[in-house]
Order: sequence, then structure tokens, then C-alpha cells
Amino acid sequence: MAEAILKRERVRDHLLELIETHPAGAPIPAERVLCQQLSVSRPTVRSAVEELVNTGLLVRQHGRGTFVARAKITQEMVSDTGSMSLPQASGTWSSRVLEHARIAAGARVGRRLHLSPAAEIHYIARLRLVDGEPMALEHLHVPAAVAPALTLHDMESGDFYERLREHGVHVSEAVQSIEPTVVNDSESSLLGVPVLAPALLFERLTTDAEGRQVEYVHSIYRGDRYRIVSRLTLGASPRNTVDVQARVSGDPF
Amino acid sequence: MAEAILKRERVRDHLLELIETHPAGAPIPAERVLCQQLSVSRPTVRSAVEELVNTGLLVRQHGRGTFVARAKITQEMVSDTGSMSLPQASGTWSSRVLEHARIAAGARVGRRLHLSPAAEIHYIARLRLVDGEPMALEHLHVPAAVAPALTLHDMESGDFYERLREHGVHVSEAVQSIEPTVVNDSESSLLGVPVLAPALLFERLTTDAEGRQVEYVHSIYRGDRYRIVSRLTLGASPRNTVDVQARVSGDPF
DNA sequence: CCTGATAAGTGGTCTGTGCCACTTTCTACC
DNA sequence: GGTAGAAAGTGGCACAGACCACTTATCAGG
Repeated sequence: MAEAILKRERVRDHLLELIETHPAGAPIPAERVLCQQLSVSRPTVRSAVEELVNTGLLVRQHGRGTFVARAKITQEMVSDTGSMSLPQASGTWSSRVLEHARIAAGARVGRRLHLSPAAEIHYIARLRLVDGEPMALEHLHVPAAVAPALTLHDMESGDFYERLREHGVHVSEAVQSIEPTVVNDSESSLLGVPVLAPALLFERLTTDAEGRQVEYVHSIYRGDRYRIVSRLTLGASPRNTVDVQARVSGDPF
Repeated sequence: MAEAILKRERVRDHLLELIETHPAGAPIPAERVLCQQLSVSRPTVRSAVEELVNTGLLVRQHGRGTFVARAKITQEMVSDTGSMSLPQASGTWSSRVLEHARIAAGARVGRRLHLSPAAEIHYIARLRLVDGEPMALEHLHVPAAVAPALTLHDMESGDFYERLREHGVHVSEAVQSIEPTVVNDSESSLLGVPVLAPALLFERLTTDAEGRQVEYVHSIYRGDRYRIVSRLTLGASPRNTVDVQARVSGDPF
């Protein structure tokens, strides 16, 4: 195919140059002006501007103009085992179910899932392995009320959220926290690392389309074999599909 | 602030319903069909579809059609201090410079920055505090060759990457890894936590537009006060999203 | 001098249209 | 029967224009 240069890209490149040569906060020419300068239609200009707004390099303000955005860095996160650079792809994951039962939530889990301690939940504990070696210890809790007919096979499935959907549960979002910890006795023997070895504690709380808590996951990952690698790209603004959300504007990242 | 329902949103909602009720991989009606069904123009339909493609809920294939994407979960990461739920907004960061010098890179740092161990670098070590309390210990290294005239003030600046740009260095991307660790003696006393307390080790390697390594950052964050919170949204793929940026009165930055 | 209406400039939305590029399917030819 | 080519259907790009919503500067009136 010939190098049919798209006008949109030509406009985008022009804008990128403006961004490079202008300080943050500086206005760029009005859309209608750009049309004339570059001999393209306004929809074309708008589409190019929109692309750069989406990537966070420009900021539009209704009635005021379009401005060079302050460079921000946000991240896309992927997990990474050991020294492999590609996530998930390298190393084959498997898992061994340690325990599986339908039990009372208890105080701690009940609080996370907004349930009474006596409420029933599906519980599964499993050891997750990479190439046969223990990598993480995962505890999964799903309120029985959310999906009464959930089976072990469902919870074992690689595509758990797809299974949930078949049970009428439409996952919408999740909040996950990560903090450093050290392994205790039982974790130590299951993961095959010394007691008090560094580890990562993941906690994930998943929410329904209706706002119900549908899943609470508590995982311990070996610190010596697992790390998080994030690729930070310049100018990305936090995605927001539905509503606003706080943004990282400060620092460490 | 009237509730003038946008046609684009009406179309989007219609599409979302289709996505909910169709299995992954199923085709959705052609754009021209949707125009007729919803009595809107094709650009309007396309803009709505594009929004959902950007959020990863739909996949377009030239000449074939548009399909419901396989649900994926990716994450947007924000840092979070202590128990506050809003990142950065709560708690005021400050920092105290512990050391600042122009020194030889040394073996370890040199390797990271692709420099000879004898190459000169700007080095700064600082204690980062939140509300006056030690939170992290940060070591920043910038090759002298990259920005010879870099000052302490530049490196201290909250907007370091902006300063770099003024020195002609255009940051393009960074790779950051996070792993659990425990604090050693010196870290212990600086951070005010016991030796061997859990902590997070951040390592960031930042790259130039020309592919040069321009920054290596090594940070230790207290595990008892710092954790990472990520908000995972359904259907996200590498792409970016549409949508309005939250705007505050006056300065949008 | 202050205040409020007005006008000009900006981005935001939507229409209707035309043509191109890619994919699949059907069909006519060999 | 097999194959190449046409046709139909899809998304991709671009145009010109109209109108709306918001912001700012200006200017006349108090």
C-alpha cells in the first residue's frame, strides 16, 4: 500500500510540534484557525486534537481554548514473575486447590464484603504455581447470595468473571490494594520460603454493576520471585469511562 | 446545567446494553444499521462506537464488522498513603535533602543507566515526608552528560520532568518495578521504623525521546504507611479513553 | 467608578454526504 | 470442479455547514 498520509496524522504531528515547542499551559491556535493553516476541515482537526486530549497532551476548555497540558505520567500495570519481562505469557501458571467450602463469612471477610459474619460465602484457597513452583497463596471469597449455584469448577476457571456473568453477575470494577508484608508460618511452608521473607499482599474487592460486593480476594505473593512492573507513559491521563476520579498529579509517579 | 441528553450518549447506552446481552465475540449491528435504528447520523454512531472501542468493550475490524470484546481487566494505578482513600490529595508531601553531589556512577547505577562506572552523575538522596512524617527514602540519579547544568533546585522541583524539558531532555517513557523488601539499618533509622520492617522497593528507569536513559530512581517506602491502590476497570485495553477531564475553576493544571 | 448587557471568539454536538479500503460471498468462467 | 473476479457489505476518512454552550472582553449605562 502506498504511503497515503492521513490528514489527521499530519495535523496531529503539527500539534505535537506545537506541544514540544510551547510551555505547559500555553494555548494552541483555535480549531478554526488550524483548519485554515493546514487546509483541512474542522472535524479533521477536532479528531486530531481529541486524540491528543485523550492521551493527555492537550487540555480543552469550553469557551476558552485548547492548551498544552502539564506532562503527567500514569501507568499501566502488569504483573511479572521473576526475571521474565513479559507478563503471564512466560511461565505457565497452574493452581492447586487447598481448600474449598461453603462457610460463614466471619468477621473479617464479612466486613469487607458488607455481610453479616454469619452470612454464607463460597470459599476457596489455592496455591498458584508458575512452572510448578509455588508463587502465591490465594484466598477467594464470594457471597453465596450473589451466586448460589457457583461451583468449584466455576471458581477454578481461568475466566472467572465470564463464569460469573453466566450466573447473572456483571462485574463492573474492582479496587485492589498492594502492600508489603512478610510471610507467616503456614504461608512459609506452602510457598517454600523462610518465615519472615518479604512478600506482597494483594487485596481485591470486586463490585457488581449494581454496586454489590461480589468478590474478595486475599493473596500473598512471594517477594523473591514476583514483582510488579509498570510501564509509565508520558502524558497519559487517567481513563475515566463513567465518572470523574482523582488523579495522580503529585509525585512519586 | 440542563439535562440535554446527548445523542452520542443515547447511542452509547444502547451499545452497552447490546454488549451486556451478547457474549464476547458476537457482532453488533453495522454502523449504518444503527443509524437507522436510532435515527442518528453515522458520525454520531461512529463517535459512540469509538468511545467503547477505546475503553476496550468493542473491537472493530475493517471490512468485517464490530464485535463485543472479551472482557479484560487492567489497572490504573495510584498511590495511597496510610488509610486515606484519596491519593495525594490528603496529606501534604515535603522532602528533606540528605545528600547532593556530582559523583561517579559506580557499578550498580552505571549498569542501570548504561554508563561506565566512572561516568559522572547528579545524585540526590532525600527523605520524603507526609505531614512531617517520614514516608520514603529516595535516591535519584541523572547522568551528567544528559543535563550538565542541572541544579539542586531543578531536582528538588515538584515538576522535575518539566525542568528536564527546559534542559532539552524530553522524557518519553519509564519502566518501574515494585517489589517487597525489608528495611536495613540505615533506612530503619531514617524512616523511623524497626529494622526488617516490611517496605516497598521502587525502581524506576526513565527514558528519553532518543532512547537514552535519563533517570534512575531507587526508593524505599514504608510498608506500614504506604500502599498501592489500583482501581481496576472492566474492559480496559491499552488504549485511552474519551471523555471529559475534570476541571476545576481557574487553572486546569 | 462600578455594573451589567452585549458581542465576539472558543470548543461541543450533530447532520448528511461522498468516497476509499478491506473482507466475504457469490458467480461466471475456464 | 476449481478458480478468479465481481459484487455487496463492512468500517475508515474526510468534507462543508449549522447551531449550541460557555467564556471573555468590551462598552454603554447607572
